[in-house]
Amino acid sequence: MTQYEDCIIFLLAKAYQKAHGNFKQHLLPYGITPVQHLILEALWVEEGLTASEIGKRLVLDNATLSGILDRMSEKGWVLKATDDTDKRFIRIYLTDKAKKLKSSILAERENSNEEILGSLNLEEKVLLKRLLKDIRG
Amino acid sequence: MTQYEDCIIFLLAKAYQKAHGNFKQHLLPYGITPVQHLILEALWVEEGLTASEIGKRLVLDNATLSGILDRMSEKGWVLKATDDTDKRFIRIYLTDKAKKLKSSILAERENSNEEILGSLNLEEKVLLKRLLKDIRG
DNA sequence: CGATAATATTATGTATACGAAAGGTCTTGA
DNA sequence: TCAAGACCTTTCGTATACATAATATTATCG
Repeated sequence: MTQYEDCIIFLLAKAYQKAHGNFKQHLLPYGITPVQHLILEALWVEEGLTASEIGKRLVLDNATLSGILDRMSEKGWVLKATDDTDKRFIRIYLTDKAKKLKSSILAERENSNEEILGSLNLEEKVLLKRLLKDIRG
Repeated sequence: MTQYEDCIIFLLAKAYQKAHGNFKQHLLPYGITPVQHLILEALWVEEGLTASEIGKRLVLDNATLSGILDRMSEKGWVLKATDDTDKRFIRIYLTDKAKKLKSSILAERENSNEEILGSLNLEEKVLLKRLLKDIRG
């Protein structure tokens, strides 16, 4: 029992660290990171979003997204295309690769989620998710 | 209700993001970050720890700690001193500044924790902490 | 119509994180 | 005692994260 455990920031940081590390390993064979998976997730639902729109949905900074989208474009996950009617916008589209690997990547996420929450029963899982949502506000 | 919320990594990331941002603002006047505060916390309990020992207690990578301790040293929070009997070890000591500001910083942490967990009742707070510890394993 | 405001994106600087490699120091076993 | 291994720290490369500033484009108002 350490004194750090009174600090909710510490507990959240370490739980996130653990979960992130787990999912990262699951995604390693695909050459994609947990955050990059979230961008794919957003685009699987609504293709052609702009960086700003993705940022709003995922609560990610535009400056952060700029770099992430660059790397995803280089690795062949997404395509960037300037909007014809308003050149301020750059719309992001999925490549065939991203579409084909959707089910595999979602399966990995399921596995990872179950490993991370493996020590909790169903009630606890539901409760934890609700409490985390409450914190986020 | 978004689809990302099925993903525990997303929920943990966002809750951590929120908590970290809150505490960061509280610590801004002190010129210190949430992670740096944790290093101080470790040293308030046991001064003269090595980087590795701090890393074990806080679950931080040695490579990460190396840079953090450099910055804390530059800003006058800690002192580095090579161990006399075993030159492999570099022991970390607190400066007067770090000792004097202990109570203020801990008070800020209390305030921040309360703000972060403000929407939860006592039972929920205890429960959340337990669930997060369970996840961390 | 033109100056200004608003919006989208990118660049810069700082701060975590972590894997892998490199360098210094000590211990141990043959 | 000397070489091999173990241990501590740092460096490098990559990936988030975010504040701020700079740039480009469009909208709007007088």
